[in-house]
Amino acid sequence: MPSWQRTHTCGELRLDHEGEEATLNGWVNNWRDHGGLVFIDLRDRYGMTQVVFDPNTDEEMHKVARDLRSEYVISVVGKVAPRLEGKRNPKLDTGDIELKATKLELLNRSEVTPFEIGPEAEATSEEIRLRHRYLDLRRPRMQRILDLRHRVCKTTRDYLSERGFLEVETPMLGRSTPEGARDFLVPSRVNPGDFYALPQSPQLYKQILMVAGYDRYFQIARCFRDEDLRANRQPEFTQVDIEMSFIDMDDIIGLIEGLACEIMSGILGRTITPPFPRYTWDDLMRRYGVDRPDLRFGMEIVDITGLAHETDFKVFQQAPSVRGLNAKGAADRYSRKGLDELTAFAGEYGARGLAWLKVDANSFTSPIAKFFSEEQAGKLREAMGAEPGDLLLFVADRYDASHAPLAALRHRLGKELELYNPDDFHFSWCVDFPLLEHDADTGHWVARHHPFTMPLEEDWHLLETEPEKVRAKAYDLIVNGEEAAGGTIRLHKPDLQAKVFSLIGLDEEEAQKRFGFLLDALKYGAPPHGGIAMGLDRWVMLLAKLENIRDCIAFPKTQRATDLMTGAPSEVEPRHLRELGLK
RNA sequence: GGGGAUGUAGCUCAAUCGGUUAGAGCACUGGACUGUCGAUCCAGAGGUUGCGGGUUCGAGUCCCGUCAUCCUCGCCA
Repeated sequence: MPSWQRTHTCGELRLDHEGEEATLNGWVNNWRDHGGLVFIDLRDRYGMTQVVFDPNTDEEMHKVARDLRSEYVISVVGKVAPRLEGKRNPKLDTGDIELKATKLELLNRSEVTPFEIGPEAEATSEEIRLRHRYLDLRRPRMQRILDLRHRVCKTTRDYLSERGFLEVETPMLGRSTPEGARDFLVPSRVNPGDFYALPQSPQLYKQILMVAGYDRYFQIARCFRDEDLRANRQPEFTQVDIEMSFIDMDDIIGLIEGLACEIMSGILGRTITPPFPRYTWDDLMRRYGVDRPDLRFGMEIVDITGLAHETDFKVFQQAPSVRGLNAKGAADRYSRKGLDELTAFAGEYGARGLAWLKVDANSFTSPIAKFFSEEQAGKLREAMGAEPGDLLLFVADRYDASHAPLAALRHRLGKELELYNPDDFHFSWCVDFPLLEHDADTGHWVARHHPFTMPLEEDWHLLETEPEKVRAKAYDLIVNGEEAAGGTIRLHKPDLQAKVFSLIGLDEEEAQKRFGFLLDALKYGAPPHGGIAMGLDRWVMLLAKLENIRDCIAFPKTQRATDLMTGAPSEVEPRHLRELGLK
C-alpha cells in the first residue's frame, strides 16, 4: 500500500476521531494562506475537511502547502483535532474538527480550471459544463445526482431480485423494424449493404424470454431512438424493462406500486400508499385533455358545448365542441397583453383562438360577453363554478383538437398560479387505452402502443364491428404530469394476433417478414405474459427535481445530438467506409 | 423541417438613442498577513464583443448571412 493512501474520506472525520492519525486524499477546494498558518479545504465525493498547515510543525511541508492551488490533488497525513471553541464550521459535516497536517504529498497539479468546482461555485453555462464534463461531474451537485441515480438502480435491482426476477441482457445489435421511432443503424462489414439496428427497447426479446420460460425478467436497458431531442429526451436513454408470465394487469400494477413505494421511502424518505388511483384514458382526456395530467391540482376541463350552441357567438355555435377552464381568482393576473400571450400559447398547440371571460359580481368583462343572454350567463357561471375574480378560458374546435391546447394551458396555469406544492408527488394509473387509432394520412388503423397488445376480453367481440371502441390491456404510471412507466399485457394467442394484424392492414406474409421470429416463438406454447418499462432517467429527474434530462446522465448529448466533450459524431476514414461497403 | 431566446475577459454579467480609451464581481498573477473557512488588504495582468459581410463620419449596439447552445411545434413509448 503506497504511503499516501487514505485511511478516511473527506466526509468522515468527527469529534469521535479526536487524537487519531488519519490520511486524507482529495482535491484542494480552497486555500487560505495567512503567511503563517495555511488552511486547505480538501474535497472528495464524500465531503470536505479543513486541513491546517503550521510552519512550526514542518517548515518544508509548510512551504509546499503555500503553493497549493485549486484542484491540486494531495495526500495529507495529520492528527484529528477538535476546532477551537467558536471556530467550528456548521456548514461542514466535518466542521467540528480539523486535520493538523504532519505530512503533505502533492499527487498532481491542476491547471486553472475553466470554471469553479466547489459547492459555492456559481452556475456556469451548460455548453461549457458539457465541454469539460470531467470537471462538471466533479462538482458536488452532479455527484449527488449520480449517487441518487445509482440508488434508484440498486433499489430496483434488489426489489426485483428478491422477487425472483432474473436480469438478462439482450443484444444491442438487432434487426430493424419499421414500427415506432426511427432506428439508429449500424452497418455490417461482414454482410455488405446490410444493417443492424440499435434497440428502441428490448420489447421483442423479452417476450421471447417469456416463451423460453424465464417467467420473471428484468433489465436496466439502454434504448436508442433517432428522433429530435427535448429537455426530457435523449437519443439514448435507460429503461427498467420488466416482463412476467402467468400474470394479468393487476400483478404488474401491484409490482410497480411496491417498487415505487420502496424508491420513495428508501431514497426520499417519503411514504406513499398503494393502491394508486386508476383513471380510464377516456376519463383523463375528457377531464384534462391529456393521458398524463398533473393531478397535484384540479382545474378540470368543463364541456359547455350545449350551452355554447345556444349563444349568439358564431364561433361557439358552429364548433363541434366548446370546452374551457376556470382559473380561479386569476382575472387580475392577466392583462389584455397577458391574455394575448395565452392565446398565442394556445395557438402553438393548434388552437385557432382562445375565448376569455373575466368574471365580475354580476357580469363578465370580455369581448364576447355581449353574446350571452342573462340566462345563458347564469348557466355558464353555474357550469364553470365561476365566482367573481375568476378567469374563464375556452377553446372551440373539434373535441380531439381541443385536447392539446387545453392541456397545455392547464399545465401552464397550474405552474404560473402556483396551484400545487412543487414538492408533492402524485402517483396514478391511466388504463383502458384505445387499442387502435386512425391514421389520418393512410386511412388505416394503427396500433396505439404496439401490435402485440392484448385487447380487453370484454371488447374482443368489437374487433370486427367497431375496432375504434376496443380497449387495450395497457397501463401507464403517471407521476406529476410525467409518464413514469408504461406497459401492456401481450397477445399470446395466434388467432387473436392474426385478427389484430389484419385490422392494421398487415397481411400474413408481411407480418411474417417483420416479426416472423416472434410469431414462430408464440406458436410453441407461449404463456400468458405482459410487462412494463420505467423510464429511469425521468424517474431521476422527478426525484431530484431536475429541469432537464442531461443533468441525470453522466455523458449526455446536446440538442443537436452531439457530445461536446468527445466531438461525436465525427467523420471516419474513407478506408473504413469502403470496408463497410458504404462508399 | 418550422417558431423563439442567447452568444461581450477564464467564469457570471453590465455597457442609455449608434458616439471618447468596452466595465464590474469572481477566478488568475505578485506582495502582506499565525485561526481562516465563499478570508482580508495592496498591486497587476487579462478583450478578434461567436464568425463573415453590409449600412454609417463612427457599430458590442442597426441590417443580411452563418455557426454554436438552449426552449418549443412537428416528430418520438
